[in-house]
Amino acid sequence: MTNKPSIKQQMPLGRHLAILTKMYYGALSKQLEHLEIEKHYSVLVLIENSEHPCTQQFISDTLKIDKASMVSVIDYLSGKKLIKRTNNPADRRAYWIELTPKAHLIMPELHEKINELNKVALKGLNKTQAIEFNKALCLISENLDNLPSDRVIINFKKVKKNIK
Amino acid sequence: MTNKPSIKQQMPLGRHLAILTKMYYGALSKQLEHLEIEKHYSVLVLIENSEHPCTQQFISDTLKIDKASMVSVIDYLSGKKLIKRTNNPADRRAYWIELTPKAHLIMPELHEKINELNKVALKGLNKTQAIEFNKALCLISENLDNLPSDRVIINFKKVKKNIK
DNA sequence: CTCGAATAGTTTAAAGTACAAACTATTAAT
DNA sequence: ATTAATAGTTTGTACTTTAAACTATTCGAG
Repeated sequence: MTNKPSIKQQMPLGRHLAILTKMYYGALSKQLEHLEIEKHYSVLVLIENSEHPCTQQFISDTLKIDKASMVSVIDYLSGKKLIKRTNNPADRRAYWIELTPKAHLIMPELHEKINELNKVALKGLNKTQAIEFNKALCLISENLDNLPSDRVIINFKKVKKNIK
Repeated sequence: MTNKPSIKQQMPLGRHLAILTKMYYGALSKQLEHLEIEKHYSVLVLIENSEHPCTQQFISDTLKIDKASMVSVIDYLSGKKLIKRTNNPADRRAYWIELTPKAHLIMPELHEKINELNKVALKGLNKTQAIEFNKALCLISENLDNLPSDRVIINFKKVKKNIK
């Protein structure tokens, strides 16, 4: 057999983030199975927390989901009757995205499930450490925000195998 | 106009991780533009750091890339002459994946670029905080590792738009 | 006022990505 | 010796992201 991991300390930051993201969403989708809202819970949470009506553009900017994809997400959540588009009388190009009564009904359960998962995920960190961790996430987020960046393109297929 | 973000403090953990991952890889792919190894740098780093020869299975397990995708990754990096498969005489089902001399040549540059980016990303955290942050990532990773999880399925398309 | 630029949102097409399932070859286990 | 398990591969399907072109509307400089 090969050696067993525990190389986590040396795991490159980018890959570490990718793995955590994947594991977190995997666990969450299990938790939220019956709600079938998968990773789009963050859209609902954003709308709920926002003091002002949200446009798709705003959600797009905040959650860093590009606006073409945003259309699909909004369509999906609309189809599940969790949000609705209402016209913004002041700007007929834009919609206001609002939670439906049905969404308001399930939000408490949603929060509960998320809190449960976070409790498991952050087990071993005390309150202070958890806050510090969150602050670090915010800080890194800001640091990276203004950096020039490209779309990540892999394109395995262009180079075919040649060594076996 | 809509309100401007800065809701980061309230950003749900999962989405926060997803955003960071995306931003980090975006920035990194810019840094590593000319190397064209995109996000697969972590495979090279893993092989370099590993004391024992790596099999695809081991890389797969460690980096949480499923083994079908692993084949593409290995093919790609092979095609770029950065790694090669060598036969494991003790088990003819398995390969040992090794860095080529070409890869050893570029590794210093790769580390340099990654360190540069990490320095930018972690700006504002002192050494202790950076270490604490990394520990937290490892801890969360372990906490989530043994959790039941599902594949994240979104499937926008099944529910078509009905409210506009 | 008005014409050109910018913006909100949509659609399409192309490419990237993940994963289950079936497959080969080989090794382990009873 | 047969059966189960493992390393790796292939294929097909479905999910996801993005660029680019598009409509409708609003903004803004002259």
